[in-house]
Amino acid sequence: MSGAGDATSNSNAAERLRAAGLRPTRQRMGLAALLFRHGNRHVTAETLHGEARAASINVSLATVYNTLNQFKEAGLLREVAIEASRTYFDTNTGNHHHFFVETDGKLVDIPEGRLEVSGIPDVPGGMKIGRIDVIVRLEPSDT
Amino acid sequence: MSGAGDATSNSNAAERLRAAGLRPTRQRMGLAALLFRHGNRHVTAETLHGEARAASINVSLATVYNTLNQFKEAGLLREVAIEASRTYFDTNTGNHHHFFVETDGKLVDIPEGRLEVSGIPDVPGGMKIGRIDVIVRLEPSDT
DNA sequence: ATTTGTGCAAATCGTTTGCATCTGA
DNA sequence: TCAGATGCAAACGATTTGCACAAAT
Repeated sequence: MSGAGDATSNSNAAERLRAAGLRPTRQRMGLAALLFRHGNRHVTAETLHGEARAASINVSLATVYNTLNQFKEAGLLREVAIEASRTYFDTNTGNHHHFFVETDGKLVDIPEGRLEVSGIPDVPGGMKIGRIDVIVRLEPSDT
Repeated sequence: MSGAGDATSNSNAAERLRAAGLRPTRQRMGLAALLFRHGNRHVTAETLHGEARAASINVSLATVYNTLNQFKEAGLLREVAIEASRTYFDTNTGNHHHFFVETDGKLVDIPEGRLEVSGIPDVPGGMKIGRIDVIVRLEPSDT
């Protein structure tokens, strides 16, 4: 939609953070810039920390963790449960699903609308569906 | 199918373990008895360890972890990715899906056959679908 | 000035592993 | 006997937290 990395996007990022009830600090702005710059992304704390270092954004790993969780709580990110002991965050907070390539730990969006789940049994009493996660796990086909 | 807990089930358990290439040791037999006694179950290492203690089956937590992983590798169990930092194992190794109640961390099977996923986009080149995991996350409906 | 955020390192949590001991075949 | 299993505690990797310092309003 909009470009990022210029003065405009800086104020956008600041706005976005403010709207989410988060102070637009240097590190949050920096991380937001990385996260929301190129469309939908999937990161772990470590990969994002790596990118930040590469981009000369000075943040500690702990702050990256904290920031990702804050962003998640603020609805700017979504957590994706793929495998125990590695937490993935997705900048696409919409209702969509994922391909997951087990061999290299890569996550790819399946756009909203295409994929459908049908035949869900009755939900246990007093409960309602909060969200449906579909993970299509891929492996090499040696074709 | 068959009852468990008697001499017959002991030999069944032993057979099952042997068939999987695992020595039928006291602790593996004990854990298998707990796991495969009442139909399909979902456990974590901690819950199973707790059950073992309660049943006076003397196993260390480390052995429970190791055993669960061996059972998984042997195809007796399946791992379910629900949330980072807690690994769930499912005694139902068939092709089925899950309800997950976030509020109390409880997992419920959705039997094979009912639920269907359609509209999966083309898989990236050289890849094939290994498995599809559907997790229907439930929350209280306050009805 | 006051409040909130950050860095660092230590603490924690779930999980794995090394090694001496024990046990099933 | 002897390979393979177990227990324990220490090691581990990912994540969180406590506290002194720094920055935003």
